[in-house]
Amino acid sequence: MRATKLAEEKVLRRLTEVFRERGYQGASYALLMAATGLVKASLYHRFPGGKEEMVDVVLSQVDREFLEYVLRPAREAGPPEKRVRQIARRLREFYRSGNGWCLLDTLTLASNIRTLRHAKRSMEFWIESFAHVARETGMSRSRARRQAEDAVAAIEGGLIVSRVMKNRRPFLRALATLPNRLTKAVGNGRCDDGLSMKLRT
Amino acid sequence: MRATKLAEEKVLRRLTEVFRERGYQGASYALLMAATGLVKASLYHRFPGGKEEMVDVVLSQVDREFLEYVLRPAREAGPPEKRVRQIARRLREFYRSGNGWCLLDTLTLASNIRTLRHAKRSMEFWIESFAHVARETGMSRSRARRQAEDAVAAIEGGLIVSRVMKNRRPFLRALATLPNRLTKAVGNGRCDDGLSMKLRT
DNA sequence: ATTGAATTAGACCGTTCGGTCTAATACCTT
DNA sequence: AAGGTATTAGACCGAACGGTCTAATTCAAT
Repeated sequence: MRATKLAEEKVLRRLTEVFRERGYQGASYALLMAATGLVKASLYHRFPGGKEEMVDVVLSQVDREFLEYVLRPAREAGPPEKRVRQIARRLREFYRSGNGWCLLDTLTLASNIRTLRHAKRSMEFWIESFAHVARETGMSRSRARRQAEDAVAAIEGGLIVSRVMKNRRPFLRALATLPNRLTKAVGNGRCDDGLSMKLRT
Repeated sequence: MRATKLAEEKVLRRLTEVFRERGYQGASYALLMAATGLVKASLYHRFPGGKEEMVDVVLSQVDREFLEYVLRPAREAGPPEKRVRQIARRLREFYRSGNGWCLLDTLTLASNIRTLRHAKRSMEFWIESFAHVARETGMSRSRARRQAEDAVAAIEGGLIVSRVMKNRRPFLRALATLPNRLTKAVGNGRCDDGLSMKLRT
C-alpha cells in the first residue's frame, strides 16, 4: 500500500513534468510512457479518461501543492511583509529559480474547455491569496485585487522572459518586487527600487 | 505580380494566426490548409522546408512589423515619454487589447532549437528598443536594460493573465505602466499609481 | 496561338497519434 | 497453497500526422 502510494506520486510528478514542458498537445503517449516507465495499458488503467483525466488530476494535485505550500503563508498569522517574502522564496523554489515553466501558461494552449476552466480556477485561487494578504496591509479591496493580478502577471511574464532569453534574472526580479506590490506603499520611491530580497541561487 | 504579392501577405497572415493560437505542434497541416485555403502541395511549393520554414518566415515577418511599426517610436525623435505612450498604444493594437497571444510565448513550447533561437533574437530586439528609449531619459545603461526586460515581462505576463482569466484588464494595465517603467523616476510615488493613460476599448 | 514556367489537384507514403482489447502475470488475502 | 483482484504486456484499431510525387492546370510572355 505504502509503496504503491509513493509510486503513484512519482508517476504523477513525472506526468506533471511532461505536461508542463510540452503542453497538452505536445504530451504524447509516447512521452508520457517514457517519462513514467508505464506502458499504455497501465496509464489507461490508472487514468481511464486518458490524457484529459491525467491533466485534470495533475492540475488538481499542483493546485493542492501550490495552495498548501507555496501560498500557505498568505493565510497564516504574522507580519504580512514577512509572509510575502516567504511566499516569494517558495515561488522561487517551485519554479526552480526560473527554469521551470507554468502549467497555467503551457496548458492553456489549444486544450479542451474543461482544462481551460480548471486553469482559470487555479489562477483565481492564486490571485485571491495574493489579494488576501495585500488587504491585511490596509489596502482597499479593489486595489488589493489589482495588485494581486499584476503580481501574478509579473511572475508569469518573468517566467516567459527567462525562458525565452535563457536568463533567470527577470524571473528572480519579478519575485523581488512581490513585497512592494502586495504591501501598502509608504512613499519609499519607485516600486522596483530598494529591493531587500537577495537574489540567491 | 501585385495580386500575387497581396495574396502572399494574406497567406502569411493566416499562417501567423494559426501558429500564434496553436503553437508549433498544434499547427497541423489540416489547420494550415483550412486557414489559407491552400492545398498541401501549394503550401510545400511556397515553403519547401515545411512547417519549420513557415515558422521562420512568419517570425521574420512579425519581427519586421513589430520593429517597423510597434517599436518604431523608440528610435525616433521627440519627448521620450510621448514616444513610449505611442508604443503602448501600438502594442494594444498589436495584441488586440489583450485578446491576441504572443508568438514568442506560444512558439517556444516544444519547437526546434532553430525556432527557439529566432524567438530569443526577436525578444532581444524588443528589449533593446525599450532600453534605448529608456536611456534617453537619463537612465544608466544597466538600469535601462533591467527596466526594459521587466517591461516586456509585464506585457507578456499581462497577456497570460488576461488569456487565462478571460479579462483583458491585466494586459491593459501592464501597458499603462509602460511610461513609468521606461522613463526616469521623479519621486512621484509608486510605479503603478497615477497612470495617465486611459484604458479605452 | 504556343510555349514554358509557376502552381495546384489529389493520390500516396510510412509513422505516430489517441485509444481499446485480451491474455497473461503479479500480488495480496486467506 | 488457493483464490481473486489489481496490474501489465503487447497486439491491434482507425484516424490523423508530416511529407512526397506525378499529372494536370493555370497563366504570363512571346
